[in-house]
Amino acid sequence: MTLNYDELDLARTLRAAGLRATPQRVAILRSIEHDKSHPTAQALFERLRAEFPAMSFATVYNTLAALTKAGRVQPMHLGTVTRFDPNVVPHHHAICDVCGTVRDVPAADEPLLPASLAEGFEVRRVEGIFRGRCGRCRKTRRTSAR
Amino acid sequence: MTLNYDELDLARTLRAAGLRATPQRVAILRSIEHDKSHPTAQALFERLRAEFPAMSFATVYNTLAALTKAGRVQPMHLGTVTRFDPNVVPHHHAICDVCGTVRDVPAADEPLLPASLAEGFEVRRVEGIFRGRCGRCRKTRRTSAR
DNA sequence: TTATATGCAAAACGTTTGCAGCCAG
DNA sequence: CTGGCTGCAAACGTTTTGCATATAA
Repeated sequence: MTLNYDELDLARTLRAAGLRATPQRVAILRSIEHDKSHPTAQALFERLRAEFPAMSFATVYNTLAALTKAGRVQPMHLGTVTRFDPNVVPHHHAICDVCGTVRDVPAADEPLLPASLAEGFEVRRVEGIFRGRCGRCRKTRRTSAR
Repeated sequence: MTLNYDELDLARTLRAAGLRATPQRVAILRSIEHDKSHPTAQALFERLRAEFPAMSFATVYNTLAALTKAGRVQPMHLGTVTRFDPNVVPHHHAICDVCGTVRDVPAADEPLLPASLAEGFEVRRVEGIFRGRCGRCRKTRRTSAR
């Protein structure tokens, strides 16, 4: 296995997470690292087919599970599918009802907590989901879909 | 089909929603109507087996889809499964990492919107998801699970 | 050298669909 | 009477699993 500079970096990241730097894992991490589209395992698999025609679903799923456990990626269950978010800093999501795109929304400083929560519940993570129409889809006629 | 007073009420509700008041639907609506546990289709199905040994999954799913379209129930995708919430008033959810219970959190007057959203996104629905530990589980040793 | 990861295939899981017959309206 | 609904079973899409083989460290 031959790695270029970037790949050596990715390999280092993987090993730092206690994972073996296999070519498949390096490719998966490289593919999702800066991807703001919240891809599904399927999407990643298809994207990597060209490079690794023999790669199996299982490897993609295993790797994403490993990266999740290592805290390098955050799974989000949206509808029936699991999407993966390389942004592990707490934040919210804006989801377009029309085109389905998911965009990150930085968490403000305010904790986004309604006073009504209370009652002994210890909050560890807060996620806001904002559903509506993105700017692009607002310019079209369509009102909702998918 | 013979209906008692409560069931006549449920039947009326169903017809008002443009749905036929079949015994199965009356039972499903009655079962979920005041259920704060956010049951899955599975859970409802099992709960109704006793009363309708012949009832099929399809009927439960069809009915829940119909009730959703009629605005009597709100589906929520949590983890990989779909739960159904009879509370259709906008509100948030507190989910216990340990026992998995989902409790409704009334939406405060404040819109729960971070300033950072903007950028042309038209927000139609906001849902806050608060993950942590419920009061009951905080009293036990366990820290997380499921 | 060896524990870990891989590819493959099959199974599991929740959900959806097609269809013949049934029954609420 | 008739269209919407039912039960059944099979199909679906996504994810998980078991196992023999390969490979990173």
